[in-house]
Amino acid sequence: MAQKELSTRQKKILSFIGSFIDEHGFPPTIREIGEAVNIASTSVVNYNLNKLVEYNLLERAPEVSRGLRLVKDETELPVRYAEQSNLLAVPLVGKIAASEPVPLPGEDFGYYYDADDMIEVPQSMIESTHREELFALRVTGDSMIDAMVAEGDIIVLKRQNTARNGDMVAVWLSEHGETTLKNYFLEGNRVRLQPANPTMGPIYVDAKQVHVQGRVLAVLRTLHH
Amino acid sequence: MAQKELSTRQKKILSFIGSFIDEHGFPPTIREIGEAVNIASTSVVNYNLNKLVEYNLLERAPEVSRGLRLVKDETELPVRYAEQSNLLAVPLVGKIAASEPVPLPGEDFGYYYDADDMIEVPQSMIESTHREELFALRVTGDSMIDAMVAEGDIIVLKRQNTARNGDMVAVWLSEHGETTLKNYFLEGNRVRLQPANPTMGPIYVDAKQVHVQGRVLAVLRTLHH
DNA sequence: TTATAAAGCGAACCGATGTTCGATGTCAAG
DNA sequence: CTTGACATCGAACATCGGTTCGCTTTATAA
Repeated sequence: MAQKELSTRQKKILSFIGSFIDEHGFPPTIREIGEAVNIASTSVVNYNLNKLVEYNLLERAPEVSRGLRLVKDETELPVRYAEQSNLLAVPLVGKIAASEPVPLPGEDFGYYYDADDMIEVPQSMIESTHREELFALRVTGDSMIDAMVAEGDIIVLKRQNTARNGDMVAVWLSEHGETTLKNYFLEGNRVRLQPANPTMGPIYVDAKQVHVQGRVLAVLRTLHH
Repeated sequence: MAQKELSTRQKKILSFIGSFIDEHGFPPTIREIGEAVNIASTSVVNYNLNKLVEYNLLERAPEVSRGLRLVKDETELPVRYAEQSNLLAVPLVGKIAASEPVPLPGEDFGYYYDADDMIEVPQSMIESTHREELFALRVTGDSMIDAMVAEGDIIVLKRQNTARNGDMVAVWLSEHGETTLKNYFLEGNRVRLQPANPTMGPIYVDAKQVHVQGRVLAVLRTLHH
């Protein structure tokens, strides 16, 4: 059906229509095309436009001025498409520090936040999760070093109160009055909290005082001059 | 300037133009508008179109059929815009390990890569840099722990051979035959390489054997079940 | 009520624009 | 050379479609 033998003129016409629409917001007339592509007669433009319609590269509305429309090529721009696609806007609800409880998103969770308080995360980084359950925290202080998390890092969490073994979670240790980021392992009635840094040892805490605040999905660190 | 007193007709006109363009790919004529909005005279349509131009909601190309264009409203959708906007696709060109040199992007740098080898980064994370100079590496091994970088992390770099003091850079130490991530400080004719982890001390290396491969812009870590 | 401005109407004008058709040129097959 | 498909040209045609202008209607204030 769609032949590959486009003449130079037809290619020119096609690209001219595209850029004309970009520039003006509406398609060109037959005469405007002719002038741009150096075709003397309107009938020749008309002739070639009909060819392009045959090749399925163009649609025409008969008897209508500027009645042109480029057929969108589904097969084009596979990468570009990916580039433009999904960013998640995750609310940055506060800071996380060893000495304080984890701030959690308020009632208006999932609704509107100031743009300033949102951080953008590529959806590809977050395995499919409902965006409503996501929030982010900025790390303050160096106390999370054992979790391989530095001051200024942003961690993206999913709000949840339970954890599976091996999950990295933000927990509040009620007895210590302390927040920490660790890998979670339930062992009998106590919990082993294992730092991400393999050179450091775990701590063991009574399961009753481990309050999971959320599971860590990602850590983002940006460095500036 | 832009008044808020749009008449019912003007609102109808505006929305009709929008949906007409959506449907046809080109703007309607004055008469088509009149028919759709129930205006008897073309002059009235013309009159209202000019009003809309005054209010800065529309642009017209004089003497041109279908010479209409909706003014894009910058103030709308502040958040949505952010959600949809710019993702950078950065080529993931290889792995970084302490024991090997840094792989650098090949000749076709900036051109085409497989989607599989690209990672997506929100433009907002990368202070404005030319995308052509960016590349990414996956960290293997635990040897970068002193840089607060864990196995599996992805680091985004800007290709450059020099560094400013304080920059976190990927360097190749020719004498040691070793790659490392450190903060760079030139002190006389030697370089102090300071680990990101504040509990660890610096190393000092002859400036001549410090080969900067790139500056670290971001570190991304995703955790999975 | 009257004056004034804004909004609407209808018709005429004329350039803009898609369509049609006969004539010409080109090129490869027969 | 002849033939026929293909591309081009030029011109004529009939609408399409933006513009203009005089007039009427509606709304608001004096």
